[in-house]
Amino acid sequence: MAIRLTDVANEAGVSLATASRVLNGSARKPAAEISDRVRAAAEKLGYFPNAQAQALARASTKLVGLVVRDIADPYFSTIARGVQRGLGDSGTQLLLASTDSEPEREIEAVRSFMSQRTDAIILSGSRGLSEDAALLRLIGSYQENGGQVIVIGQPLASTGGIQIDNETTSENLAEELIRSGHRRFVVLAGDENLLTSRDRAQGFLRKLKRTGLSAVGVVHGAFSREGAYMAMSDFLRGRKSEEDAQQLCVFCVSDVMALGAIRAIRESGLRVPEDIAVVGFDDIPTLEDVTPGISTARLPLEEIGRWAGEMVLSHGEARKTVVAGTPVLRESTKLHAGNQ
Amino acid sequence: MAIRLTDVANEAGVSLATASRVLNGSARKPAAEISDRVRAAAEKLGYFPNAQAQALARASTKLVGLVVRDIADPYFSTIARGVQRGLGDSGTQLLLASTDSEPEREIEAVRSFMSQRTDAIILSGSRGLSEDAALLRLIGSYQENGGQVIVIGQPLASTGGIQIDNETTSENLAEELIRSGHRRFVVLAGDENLLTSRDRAQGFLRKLKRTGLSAVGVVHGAFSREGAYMAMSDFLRGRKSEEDAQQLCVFCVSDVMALGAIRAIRESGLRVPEDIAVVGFDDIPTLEDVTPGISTARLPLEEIGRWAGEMVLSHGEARKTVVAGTPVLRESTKLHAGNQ
DNA sequence: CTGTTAGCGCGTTCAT
DNA sequence: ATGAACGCGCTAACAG
Repeated sequence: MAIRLTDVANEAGVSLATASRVLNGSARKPAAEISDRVRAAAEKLGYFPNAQAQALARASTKLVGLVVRDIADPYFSTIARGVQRGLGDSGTQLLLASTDSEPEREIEAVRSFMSQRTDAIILSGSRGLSEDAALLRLIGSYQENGGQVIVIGQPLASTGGIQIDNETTSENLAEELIRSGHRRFVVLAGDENLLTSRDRAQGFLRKLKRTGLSAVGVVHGAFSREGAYMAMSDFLRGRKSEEDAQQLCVFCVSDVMALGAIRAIRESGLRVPEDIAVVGFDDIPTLEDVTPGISTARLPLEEIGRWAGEMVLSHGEARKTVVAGTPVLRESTKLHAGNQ
Repeated sequence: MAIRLTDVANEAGVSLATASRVLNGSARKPAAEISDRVRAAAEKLGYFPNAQAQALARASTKLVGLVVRDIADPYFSTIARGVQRGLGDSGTQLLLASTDSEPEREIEAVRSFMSQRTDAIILSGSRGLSEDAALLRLIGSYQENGGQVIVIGQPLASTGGIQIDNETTSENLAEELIRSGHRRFVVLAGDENLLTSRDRAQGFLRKLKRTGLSAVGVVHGAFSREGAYMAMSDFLRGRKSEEDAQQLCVFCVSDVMALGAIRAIRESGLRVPEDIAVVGFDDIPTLEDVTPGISTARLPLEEIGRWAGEMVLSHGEARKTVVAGTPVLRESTKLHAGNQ
């Protein structure tokens, strides 16, 4: 149906091979006059190389697979943008898959990318505590066949990637908060089976302990806005209504969770930060538009994505990188006058 | 390098054809005993069908291309999620391209999708006033070769899609605002070369005129957060500082722009809505976390994406659909006591 | 420098 | 019901 290279060759009165050489990058270029004729024919006929056929013949697809939990989550969409920027105009196309936090869907995505023979697979969702053996095996065989695996967040056996030092970052964040005067902390720890959740909560709690403090409460739940909303609501309901002359500071292991927590706090008639202070983690772009400004640990999300994209392009030379977040205190953790 | 179907066939002691029949959907199934043996061999060897080879042999890729302006923009990421939901577990993979609002990059994206022989292309960025002839020609030839084109927003010559009735929606929004007591409007009209921008602004202005009102100002700029920020800043600077006993209401042709405008307003020391009211358009999820709640015209963004995905699956039977937005007034347009 | 030809991995008629 | 053989569109050796 579509125009084939053969058609172009015929139209230009040259052989298939010659047409191939001029239209797609080859070592030495054919004669200028011939080249022009071929290009003209291609243009006239509206020729488009069949990427599938090229991939089959070249054994390389110029395809990269990105798996996220939810593309509508600012954390992931920002990373996705970074990846695209990193890929730049290399001609590499991005295949996107979302898992909705279901491990089976992540496996399915990887499986699908393997079928597509993507040159690389970027895993941006958090790794679980007990990593699925099936996933590991899959990734292993992908790598054996020359596939590149880049993991964002935690290091995964024998893969390159951008590691985020969640623990240290959380410790630093806790330190800043304590320095600013906070003493009574609650931790919305998210899903305890996700490394990201766990590391962030642990780092924070460790710092508290080392400072001689201990959390007023640690609440687990889903690693999402809704999860935090519910966890926070439950926590507030369970509180004795009289207590607290002193301001509470709620550390949420992600900004998205902080947003959910804030909603719960407000619905219960309390104010942020006057009644309860809130801190998040990530510094997603959304925070720019939220009032009060939410304190957080800033991660260069777009850059992280960009680095991942660049790693893909630098084929093989993919190194591991470690990034830490920077505490950024804004209004949401301002100490209320009269408190503390 | 990777395991081929041939390898599986050998391992199972059957022919290539038989292996193909059992592993990939064929009309009649081979004997059960044979099938099991083949499946076992495939499992043992870790076989993955080569999607490229399949595509070449079948002349169908199970690939869909989605082009957005910016995947980190909540408007687009929400639609993207919808598309993925719409595609469901059909096995269709999503190819993502971002244009950064540059028409040439949109063409490049379409060109690339055509090379990939995607079964369909979904265009979600706004169409321009004078549509690029090159794009139209490209799309035409894509369709001739059996490609499906789905446009979200405006109808585009001979393509299916989800049309958004921006004009009527804006009229209704204006009506609600007027009914609620607003009289003095400013329109941040965005890019006058984008149909979305233009239609929304025009619909709004038309309603004003019909009601005997006229806009205090119409300011153009980029159809983005930054564009709105700058436009609003300029407008505020240009105002005579004494005027305005009466509250102003700024209509932004998108929520993202509304967010930029609000920032500009606040930076100039004014409050929303006490000093200036603000309305947006789209009802992006971000609004849930913004204070004060921003009035807007609600569009079922995720559904729109989902419909697009479903249209792709229903091959050919793709119809045109028209959706209108629903005005939702929240705090950002609350009339300030003493005003009006 | 150009043309011929043999695969790339798989789906699918066509015989058997 | 199963197997042999051809073709999908293109690249890359090899010949000329």
